[in-house]
Amino acid sequence: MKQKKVTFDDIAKYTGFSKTTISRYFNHPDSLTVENQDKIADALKELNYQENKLAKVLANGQSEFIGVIIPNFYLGYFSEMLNCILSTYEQFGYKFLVFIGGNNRESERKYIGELLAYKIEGLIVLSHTIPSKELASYNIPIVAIEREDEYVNSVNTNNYMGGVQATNLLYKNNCDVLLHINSDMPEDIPAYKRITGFLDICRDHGLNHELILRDFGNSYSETKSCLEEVYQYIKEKYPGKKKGIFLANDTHASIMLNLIFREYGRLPDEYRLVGFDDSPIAVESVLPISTVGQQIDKIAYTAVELLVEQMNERKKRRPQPQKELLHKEITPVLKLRDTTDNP
Amino acid sequence: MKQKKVTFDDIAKYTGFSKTTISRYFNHPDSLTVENQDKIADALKELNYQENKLAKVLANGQSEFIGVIIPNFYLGYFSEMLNCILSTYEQFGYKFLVFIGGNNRESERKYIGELLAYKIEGLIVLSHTIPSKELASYNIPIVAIEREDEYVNSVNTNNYMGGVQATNLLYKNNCDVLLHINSDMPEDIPAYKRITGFLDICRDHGLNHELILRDFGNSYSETKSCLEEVYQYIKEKYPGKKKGIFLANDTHASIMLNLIFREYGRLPDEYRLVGFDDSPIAVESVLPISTVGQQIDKIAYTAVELLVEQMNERKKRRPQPQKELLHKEITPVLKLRDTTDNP
DNA sequence: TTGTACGCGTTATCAC
DNA sequence: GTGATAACGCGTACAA
Repeated sequence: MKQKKVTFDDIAKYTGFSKTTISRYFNHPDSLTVENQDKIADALKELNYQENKLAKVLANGQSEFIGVIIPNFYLGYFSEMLNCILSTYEQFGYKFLVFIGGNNRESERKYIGELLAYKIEGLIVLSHTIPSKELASYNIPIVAIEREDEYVNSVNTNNYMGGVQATNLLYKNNCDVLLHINSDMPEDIPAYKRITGFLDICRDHGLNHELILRDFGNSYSETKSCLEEVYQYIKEKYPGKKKGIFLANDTHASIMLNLIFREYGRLPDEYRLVGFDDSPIAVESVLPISTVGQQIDKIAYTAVELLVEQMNERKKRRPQPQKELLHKEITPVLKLRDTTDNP
Repeated sequence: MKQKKVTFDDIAKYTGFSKTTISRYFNHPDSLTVENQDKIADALKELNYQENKLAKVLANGQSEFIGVIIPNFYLGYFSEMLNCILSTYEQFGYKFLVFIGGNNRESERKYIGELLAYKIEGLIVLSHTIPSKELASYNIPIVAIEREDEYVNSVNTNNYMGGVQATNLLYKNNCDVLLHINSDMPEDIPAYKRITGFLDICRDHGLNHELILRDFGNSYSETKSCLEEVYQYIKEKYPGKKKGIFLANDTHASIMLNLIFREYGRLPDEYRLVGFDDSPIAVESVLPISTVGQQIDKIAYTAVELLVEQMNERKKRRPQPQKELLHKEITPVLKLRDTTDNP
């Protein structure tokens, strides 16, 4: 039934060479005469050879696999990131084995087990259920993206700068009160620095401000109803004031904008909004949303690049264990759009 | 450096059994005495054994890999679909090797080559650059989703019914004129039937209607400017008429809705909109968009299920070649939301 | 420049 | 119930 696959042996017999020479044809073609190269090339066509990378991996230990663990696809941010990660295939040639963590630590452990069984050379982690200390114990190259990263390498947006940028923008918009709406997260999560940035700027300028922390749940509808509550709260607490709102991400910003639009039919002067991420929804919203642009493509590329460096180091005859952890920061870019007054 | 891995050999020596028995412990545990099972189980803990699936694959030929080729992540539809596909891991245990096709036939051929090299057991194709005849020639189980599928199995939304549902809804909304805005696609693409459905219903009821075909490009901005042009066209051609617009997908519907909102601050009685897909944006839009809901989770599940059946067939000692191609259709579900008048 | 022989970690086929 | 041995397809000393 299953047509027997053509192997190096078949090619060897067909051409009269040995398996080794066939192998060399692929890995060190220069060590063959040009004519012999052609002979083999012809044989490959004739026999319709189909390479078997798994056998290769078993022999040389290099799977060219990178594992990826993503928490969910609820925020456009993650699918965008995955998109960018997958796109690095053209640059680096690594294939990606992707798992959706789903905020379940046991599942994620199981997934990591699977990934290790497939001999991944490195791991990119975006979910945050497993502590970085445990991740580090797996003893394979790891890069974390926007999560607690004490014991592993990471690539993050410069969140503090992002918070500062957003807050400064709202400040320059002459708002009467600045509001930052976010989740109540642990301080070791990189995104926490957005809050710090917000608070620092407000205090530096002596601005009237409020930090509003809520649990937004795990679905759009939960998030929406939570933001509706917050919207009412703000409306009642600051009537007539010009409110500059800095939201945790663009999805939140979009929801808030929609609430306002459905009340006013436009964005009144009383509200100014800034989102975070520059995910697709920021542009696709009823009014293009000003946002702190995470350079997702750059983050993804940097993460893979960082991982590849470490993986390459391990392939050397005398690998140097990594001296110190790398925590790269990517500068966010403020995207001035239509939910703020721009210079 | 790289800690030597623990193999069946090590476990065998440690326990005094042979490699074979260790293998059996994993594959036919019942054939061991319970006490021997425990012995081995203990040894696994002691030695901290980490399985190697690649070696397993080489030996038994079953990679548990499914290849996936997706055109892009521009439409939320695809990331949603990928999400649902990846989520079937819990059900079927297959891992997914994902490539972004990017509308480039040569790239996609290269990707398929890679996938074959990794001994994928089956392939799910969402991109449409490679003709199904060529796909079929690779001689591995294939399921296509929403693309030309003459020579391969497929799972599609019942597009005709979707077109009918949308059109009927607009008809019942007492619109003066029904408009369907779509791309000018080949007739062998499943989505073409949405157009057929639209036209059939319009003709059946003798409705005033127009089919507007455009090239919407490959990015949000291109799509947006194209739809702006269409919007102007419609406005001038049908002033004062109640226009029922059936759009190609929710992204288009959202753009159109935003154009209207930015002019009126609301959805005036003059417009009724229906999208397609029920992708996240339909809900996240300024006004929740009525849409023909593709049951993406169901499509993904059905596709994987169909693939698994074929892959299992091939694993039998005497596999039956597939008698006839399967083209499954998933019934769409009309989502009545706020861009139409609903019963 | 080319070939021999063995190893990679697991499964499958016989035996006992 | 258990074990020896030969695959699986390719890489890599080492030798020639």
